[in-house]
Amino acid sequence: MGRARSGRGILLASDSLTSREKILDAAEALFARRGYAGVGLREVAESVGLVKSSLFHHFRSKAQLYCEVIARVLDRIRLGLAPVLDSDLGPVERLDRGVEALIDALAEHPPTARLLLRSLVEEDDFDSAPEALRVEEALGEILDGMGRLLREGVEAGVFREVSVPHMVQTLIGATVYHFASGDLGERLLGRPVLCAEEVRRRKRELQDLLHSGLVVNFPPRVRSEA
Amino acid sequence: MGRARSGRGILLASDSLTSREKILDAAEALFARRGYAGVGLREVAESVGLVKSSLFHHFRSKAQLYCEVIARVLDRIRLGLAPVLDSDLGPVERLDRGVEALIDALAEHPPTARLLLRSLVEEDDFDSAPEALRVEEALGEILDGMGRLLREGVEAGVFREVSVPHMVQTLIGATVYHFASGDLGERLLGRPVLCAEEVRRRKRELQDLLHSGLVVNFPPRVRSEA
DNA sequence: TTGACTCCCGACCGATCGGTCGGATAGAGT
DNA sequence: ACTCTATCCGACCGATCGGTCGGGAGTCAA
Repeated sequence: MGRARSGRGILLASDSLTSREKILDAAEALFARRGYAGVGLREVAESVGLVKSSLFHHFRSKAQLYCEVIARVLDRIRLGLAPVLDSDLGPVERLDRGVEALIDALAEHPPTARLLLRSLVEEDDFDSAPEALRVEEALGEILDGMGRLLREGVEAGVFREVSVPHMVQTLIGATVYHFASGDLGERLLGRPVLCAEEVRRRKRELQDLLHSGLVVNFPPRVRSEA
Repeated sequence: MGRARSGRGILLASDSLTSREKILDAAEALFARRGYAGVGLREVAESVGLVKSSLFHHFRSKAQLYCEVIARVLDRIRLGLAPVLDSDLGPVERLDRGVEALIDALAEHPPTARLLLRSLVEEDDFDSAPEALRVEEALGEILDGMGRLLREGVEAGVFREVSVPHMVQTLIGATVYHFASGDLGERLLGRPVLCAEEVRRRKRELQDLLHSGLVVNFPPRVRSEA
């Protein structure tokens, strides 16, 4: 494998990552900011010090690149969520740690939530690509895990008798949308939604809402006035 | 004013609307589906029986067309929300009717929620256009109204001591995201998110969540088992 | 030294993008 | 009859789109 850097390689970023990984990182940030149609391959290539045609040595098409970016993001979330959802803790504990794991996964890299929200709303026909299978698989596992947790809690009488699908939707909206809201969120909160303190705050606010709004007879947490 | 229809006017849709309104309607649906960058003016024009260059007699640029579409959507929501938020009902009642009005506005036209969600996440520099002022104004009024309602409820001791901005974010996520979720939402619910029954269901689920999760000591509503 | 392989570049392709311009047509006002 | 204005079309512009192709430079194994 020849790490080329042929003559005039500018290479301002870290050299430790492979070109493929650097392309995926750059594409993730750009797709998150301007969406699939709003990003040109030329921009992706040049932001990692390549030219457009070089991308096609790593990805067959723009659609495949996009699918791989989405799959990678979903995998990160699934990996953070799975150990919590598969644990043998009680429903309330699992819910709390699930919220924490999901928010951590979304807040870890700034583009994550925005990219995810865009992909949920995008309705192009990427399904034809074989890479879309990884996306479907990861997404299905995440949704199933959340649904299972809620269903078990309801059946155990620990959670109110909510509509599980609607509660899943609410959870997605309260997490993915929130961390994707960018300027609007910052305008509301008074500071960036991704700053450490507001991330912590989001966890607590959402957990409190679920404790009183989903868990039956949950002992209210004593709030030290901030 | 010459209602042209010059010679080969195909004109399959209703003739009662002006060209300008038909263009706005078509652009709203298309922008909602594929986003700003994903829609070409040619497609917009031809979906109302015109050619691309004719659009520029009604709108100076694509950016202006987009801004007017967004402004129109936000105005519809503001119009539905204002009478409720400005009424002199109690916080709980206003919250319930506000949720209903917001969801009605989002469910009235299918593209609404998706377009709105996209615009919240889009970060292009439309701010330079003068039409963006209408957008800012309507958005500000909506957000202020929601924030005011929550703040009054908290100060009156009727609502829990939540973070008002975070609760606003949660409300947006629980409504706008939900009705924008399209295929994913349909996959979770088992039927379209915009069908009448699921719209009603969404209102009830969200109101129930807020009653037990936001309102202090709210008498639980007796649920007839469905 | 040679051949095979990896990685990358630059030139190029047809198509489409947002936008401009000049002219054709129709209706309203006088 | 005349002009004025609104509306629309078709031809055209430079730029950019995703994607292809041929070849050059580096590395490794034989």
